[in-house]
Amino acid sequence: MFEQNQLLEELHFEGEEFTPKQKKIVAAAIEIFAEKGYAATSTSEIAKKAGVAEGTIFRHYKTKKELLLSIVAPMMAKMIAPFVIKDINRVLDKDHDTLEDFLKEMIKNRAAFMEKNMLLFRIVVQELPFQKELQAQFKEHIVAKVYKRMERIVEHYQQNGEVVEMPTKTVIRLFLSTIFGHLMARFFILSPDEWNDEEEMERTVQFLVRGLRPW
Amino acid sequence: MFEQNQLLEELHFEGEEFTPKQKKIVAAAIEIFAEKGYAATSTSEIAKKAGVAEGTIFRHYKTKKELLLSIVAPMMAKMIAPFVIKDINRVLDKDHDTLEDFLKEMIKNRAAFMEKNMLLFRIVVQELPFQKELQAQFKEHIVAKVYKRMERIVEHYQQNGEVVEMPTKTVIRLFLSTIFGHLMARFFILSPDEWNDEEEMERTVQFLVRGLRPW
Amino acid sequence: MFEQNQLLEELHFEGEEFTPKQKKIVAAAIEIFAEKGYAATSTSEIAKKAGVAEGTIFRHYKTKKELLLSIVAPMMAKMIAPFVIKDINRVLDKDHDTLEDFLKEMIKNRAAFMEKNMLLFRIVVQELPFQKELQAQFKEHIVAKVYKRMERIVEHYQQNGEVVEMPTKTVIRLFLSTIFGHLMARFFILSPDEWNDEEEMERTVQFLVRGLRPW
Amino acid sequence: MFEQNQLLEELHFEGEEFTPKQKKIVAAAIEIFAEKGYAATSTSEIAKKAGVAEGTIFRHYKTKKELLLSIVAPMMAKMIAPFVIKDINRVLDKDHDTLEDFLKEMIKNRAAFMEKNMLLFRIVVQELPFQKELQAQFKEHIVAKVYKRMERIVEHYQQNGEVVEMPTKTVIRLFLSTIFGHLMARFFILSPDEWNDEEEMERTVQFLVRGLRPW
DNA sequence: GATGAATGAGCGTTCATTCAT
DNA sequence: AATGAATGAACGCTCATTCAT
Repeated sequence: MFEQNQLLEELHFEGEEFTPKQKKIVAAAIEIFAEKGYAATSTSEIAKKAGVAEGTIFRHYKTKKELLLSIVAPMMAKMIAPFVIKDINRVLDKDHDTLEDFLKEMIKNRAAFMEKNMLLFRIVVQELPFQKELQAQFKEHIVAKVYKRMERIVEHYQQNGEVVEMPTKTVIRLFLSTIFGHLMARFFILSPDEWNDEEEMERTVQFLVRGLRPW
Repeated sequence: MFEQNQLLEELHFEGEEFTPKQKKIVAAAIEIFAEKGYAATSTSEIAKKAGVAEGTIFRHYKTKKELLLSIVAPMMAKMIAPFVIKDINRVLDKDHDTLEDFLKEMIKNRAAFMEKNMLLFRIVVQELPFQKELQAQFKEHIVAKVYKRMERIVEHYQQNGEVVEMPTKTVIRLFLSTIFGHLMARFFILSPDEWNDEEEMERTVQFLVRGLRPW
Repeated sequence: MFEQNQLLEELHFEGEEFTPKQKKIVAAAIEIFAEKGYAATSTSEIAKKAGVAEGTIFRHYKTKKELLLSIVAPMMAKMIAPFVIKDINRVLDKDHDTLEDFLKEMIKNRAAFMEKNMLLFRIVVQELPFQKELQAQFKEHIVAKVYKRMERIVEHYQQNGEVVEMPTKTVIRLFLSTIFGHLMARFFILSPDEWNDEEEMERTVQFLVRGLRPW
Repeated sequence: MFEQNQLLEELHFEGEEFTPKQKKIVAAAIEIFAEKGYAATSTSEIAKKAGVAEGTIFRHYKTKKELLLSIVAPMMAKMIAPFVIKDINRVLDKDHDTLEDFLKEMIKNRAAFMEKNMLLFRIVVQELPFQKELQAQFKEHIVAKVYKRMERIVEHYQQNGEVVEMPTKTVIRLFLSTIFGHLMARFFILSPDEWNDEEEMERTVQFLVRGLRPW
């Protein structure tokens, strides 16, 4: 079974207490939701995989949807962690003088994150089109915050002379779709033998740097 | 209701005959599948929206999944039409001398396609992670064919001197993720007033051309 | 099993069509609701007794409560039929010159009704304290109408000199509680060998006539 | 919340000890049973309203039904208290020479009782049709005892010349249904502004006295 | 071709009850 | 005495599918 301890550490914070059974339920739910999707997953299947009685699920989560959200909501926060950590400005100004350094750091960081959270990431991406609540959360917390940070970063590199003068929104779009494509290819489309991580990262970064360089 | 006539013309070819009821069923199914996903859609809901009896659906499609596949399979073929139409080579060699022209044409073409087929496109993208049959079809028909064509195109522009020497697979990845991002932003993320089509296309194309230009 | 044909004739009117299975469902539901009460009756029990699949119940009635109401609502109308039939005035004025005649006729009539509808009557009485919808219906349709008719009747016999001058409401209360007690004793409390119908009716009527006679 | 102290004093006698939590459980159960009925009340609802853990209920009562019976059984005894108190004979012979006095005393007494125990009374009446155990208790303890006493009382007033010669059972029936109707009207049907207690009692008593007076 | 009644397995959820703490 | 996590049977209800008409 999925390495649940690590997972649970991620989800479990603040005042919440997780009983052992609850941990098993969450771990099982993550696996099955990722594989078959929320709607096609039955609570009895989760219970069986978790090795608990079906009623136990509903002692901890009022509904199946609450179980989904309890898994996905904190995940969404984590997905954008690097954009909201306050250090980012310092990092930005000091360590990553060049856009290239910044991009490399960002891709490495997000790849490391995905390696640890692939299943959760899948669930978020797969359910986003269907769950209105997720979309609301996503818009409010994710889009807003990420956009704000990205805006400052883009402006920084535009003043820097490394990024062409172009609407921030467009730069962010090109930036994110390239990185998203990079991560999808690595984690969901290509097999490891089709992927040399060092080289592909270098190419992705070069593509971005040159594509956005002032014309 | 979705302009079903147009839709059905798209799906209906060769020897198949569609009764009026069947057309209504397909049109209703497309709308609901797109909105709530295949698994969360009930056949009774489709029947009600289509204005037919529940049994009628199963007169035309043995199972609910067959209904899905009957909708999605021809769609997948259409998604890659421009890559398989035999003219493409001619087009490639003659009309679009430059990469820029080619990219513009491609984006315009795919955007026009999506405008007409947004719902169907949504269904394909949303169900691909869950439906093994779709994945098989996708890999066999789409990936293989598109990749083959794209390979030739990329090589053409590499020999041309417009695209950097780099593994074809990588070029295709950068290429597709940028175009995919462009289309998603336009059709699913941004509102019309956030999007100036001419300008954004120009920027997307410039980004690609410069990002892939020999170093 | 309960004589369902007769019952269904009672419940089935106007445009409604009852399938054979539906009739069986209603008949089974009446029996079990009467015996164990609505809340303690499971739909699976009804289905089993009716000899149908559980799903069949929900094809005809959206919810268990709708099944209850479909049984009970028309019953409530019937309970007060003699009070709303327009003939009552004629009957009152012509045939039953004396209070005694009127009371005898009324008791006989309601006893005959209960004989045919004991189970349905039980359900109404048992569920009235719990079902808000029933209470609303009861107040609106039953209480209001019965009270209006009874008022006229009471006034008639007061002008007649057979009933003491006393608030109508009070006369009705004494009148109804005596008749209700009569019917309960006969149908629900005493065994047939404890009950001589002719004699008991005579006594009930005499009690009422003398109790209400002008002081 | 219902004034539980008073209630508990009523229920708590002999060797039984009630912990504070137990008192809260009983008080909560009474309220909810009265409102929604035994079968439609869940133990978790009782626990929540009582502010205790679900398990606590089952520490004091082996089953939900035992909780019901622990509430209802002593209540049934109280309902007939005036009929079993040994003083009744003395009362009968000395204080209440006339039937009128006796009836007034009886009605006042039962009204006072109901004022204090309306919820409990509701539960008894509502559950009697469904709970076999209650019916057994009711028949054995209530009916039997009340009937025995009533018999003597009726005979007393028959010898007295105040009550007509008629089967005791019938007299008791007329007597009880009138009093029951009086109490129901006052406590469950009519609003206080529709009810003048002094006057209504006078009318009820007069009705009984005259209705039962020798013909 | 179309219907809609009928099915029974399975759904998400609640239930009364148990038991280790 | 009190807790509350855990149970698994049962609940009301929905599901995709069948079939006689």
